[in-house]
Amino acid sequence: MNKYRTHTCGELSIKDKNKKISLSGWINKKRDHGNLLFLDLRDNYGITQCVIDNTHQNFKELEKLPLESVIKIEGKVIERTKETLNKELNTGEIEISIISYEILGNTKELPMPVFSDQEYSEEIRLKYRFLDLRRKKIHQNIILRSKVISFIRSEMEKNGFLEFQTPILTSSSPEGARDFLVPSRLNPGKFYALPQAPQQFKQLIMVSGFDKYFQIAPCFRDEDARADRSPGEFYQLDLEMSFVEQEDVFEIVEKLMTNVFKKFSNKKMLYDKFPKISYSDAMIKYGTDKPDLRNPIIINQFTEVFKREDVSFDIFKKLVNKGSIVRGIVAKNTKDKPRSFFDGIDQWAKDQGASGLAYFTIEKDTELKGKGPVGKFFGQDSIKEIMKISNAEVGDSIFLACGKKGEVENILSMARDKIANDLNLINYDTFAFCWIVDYPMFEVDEKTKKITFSHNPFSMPQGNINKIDFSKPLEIKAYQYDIVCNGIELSSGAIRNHIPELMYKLFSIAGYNKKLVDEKFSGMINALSYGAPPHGGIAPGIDRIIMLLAGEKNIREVTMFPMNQNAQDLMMEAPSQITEEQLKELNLTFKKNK
RNA sequence: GGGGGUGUAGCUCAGUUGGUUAGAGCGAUCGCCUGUCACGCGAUAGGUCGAGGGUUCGAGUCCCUUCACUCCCGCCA
Repeated sequence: MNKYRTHTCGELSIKDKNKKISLSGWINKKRDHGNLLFLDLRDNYGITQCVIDNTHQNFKELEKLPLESVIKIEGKVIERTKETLNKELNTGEIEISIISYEILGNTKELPMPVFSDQEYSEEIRLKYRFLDLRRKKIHQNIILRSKVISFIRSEMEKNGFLEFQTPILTSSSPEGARDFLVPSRLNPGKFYALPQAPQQFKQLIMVSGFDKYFQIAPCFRDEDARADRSPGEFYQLDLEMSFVEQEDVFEIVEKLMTNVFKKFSNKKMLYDKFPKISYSDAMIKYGTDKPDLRNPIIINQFTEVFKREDVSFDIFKKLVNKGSIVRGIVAKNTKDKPRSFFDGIDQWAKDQGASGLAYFTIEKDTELKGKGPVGKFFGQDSIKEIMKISNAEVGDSIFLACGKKGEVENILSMARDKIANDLNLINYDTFAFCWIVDYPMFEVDEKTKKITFSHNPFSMPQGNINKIDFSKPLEIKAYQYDIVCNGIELSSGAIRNHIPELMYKLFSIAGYNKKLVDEKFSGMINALSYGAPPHGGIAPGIDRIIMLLAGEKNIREVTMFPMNQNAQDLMMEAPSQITEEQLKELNLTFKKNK
């Protein structure tokens, strides 16, 4: 028999009545009646109430034990009387009459309570993460994470994928995010990089003939954190398949996502079949390539309206003459909203750094007219035109943004969320997945005005390879795709370019000559020259999937040992200083700051 | 790198227009209490009001600087 326990704290029931048992766990809570003490013992599996009274020789000692002490209890399972049942606990029909106890682990005074639904500062939670993780909600989140990953593994294996590990110490690559670098002791002056993703390796696995690969892969990117972005490291379900087209990848991943979300959440899936939206459509209709499709609002194009004679809104007209565009969204049935609602949204837009949102409400007495600050600038026919474009009706309001394409897309994509939220249009009990497809191969860097890869340099351009017009690189689309759920980008992937000549050509457009490509992507380009299969894949973000399933807004709530915003581990005190000796071994010296 | 928010007891927070000795709940310590499950009751201890400087007769409160945590932009798929 196990020395510490015969049962866990979550499993005893009325069936075990009168059994002599032992439990081990933490003292979750005590209720001390002076001559009668209730003690809730907690472990990973649940809570069991234990009871002792002053006729017992150990009563005084147990009364004094601080919460979160680890103890072993030996006792007898007693059926609770009808009045004293606790329906909230699985073990609420019974309690343990304590016969003896043993202290297994003492505790100092707690820096934060474990038994409490209060929220604590991140600083204290991260420093004492082992205490924080004992708390119910986050404990359950981490268990959920384990179960989801385990389920994904078995689904992938069922689908014939093989799991492989890829190197953690690899080479730095010029594309993408900033690398974490590791100095090489044996190669002075040279550095490894931690992989931003196993991108090249998974393609090499395909070239090596393994056909279907997956991995729950750690990815390292030295970029600043966000609520949904860990600083430093995160996990992807990295997968790659040979001899496939885009649709084959979609089929596998769509099925997987559906199975995962149906199994681990009660929320409804808005679509059985994920809609496919082209990148350019997404930018026009939603102003972003990660639209929240739970939100019914769609952006409309109104630029032409501002060229009409019966529109006298001069500020916008002048801007349109100079090449600005006008787009807008409809807020349904808002004619009775107070002025503060509209001004609030305009002010909100200004707070976001936009020049504001013009708005008016469509009214009708004898004829159509616009009510609100800019309403008077629109003649009846122009309002009809606006209603035709946007399907707006009398009683609806129009919010308009004017400016450069990027600015307008940006503010309206945010306004879509803001207004839908204010008007309560979003059903939070649903998951709305979609595919964003047909990404452009290249884009122009706003700052440098140079042409760069818009996504992943290894993607396959669309169309007949022999007929691609390389003189118009911005028109080349790629077999590149993202999965978006509820406005969160879950993953991106692509059919890869497995043809070296084409790769050189595309890289040359982005300013890499052949020599540079050979140098920076030697592993890849070399491998593609020895019989590479057509292949493609994708890499859904594990952390974000868990966030959606757990309904958490912050990635730290689904990460066991996260770092803070400054990429520090407050518990382990990483990063830390190293010794002169270590530096010397690595052939490194510090540059003194002034 | 830039912008916003927060910082008061071990924890969560209140603290009015600048005005006497900075409060509450939880936790801790001590006492009372035999059916609680956020048990109840009483008492005690516990404070560099993040730090530094300034204005003022007087600063938790106003100003400046700075630090920490956090959210956002940049960055990042």
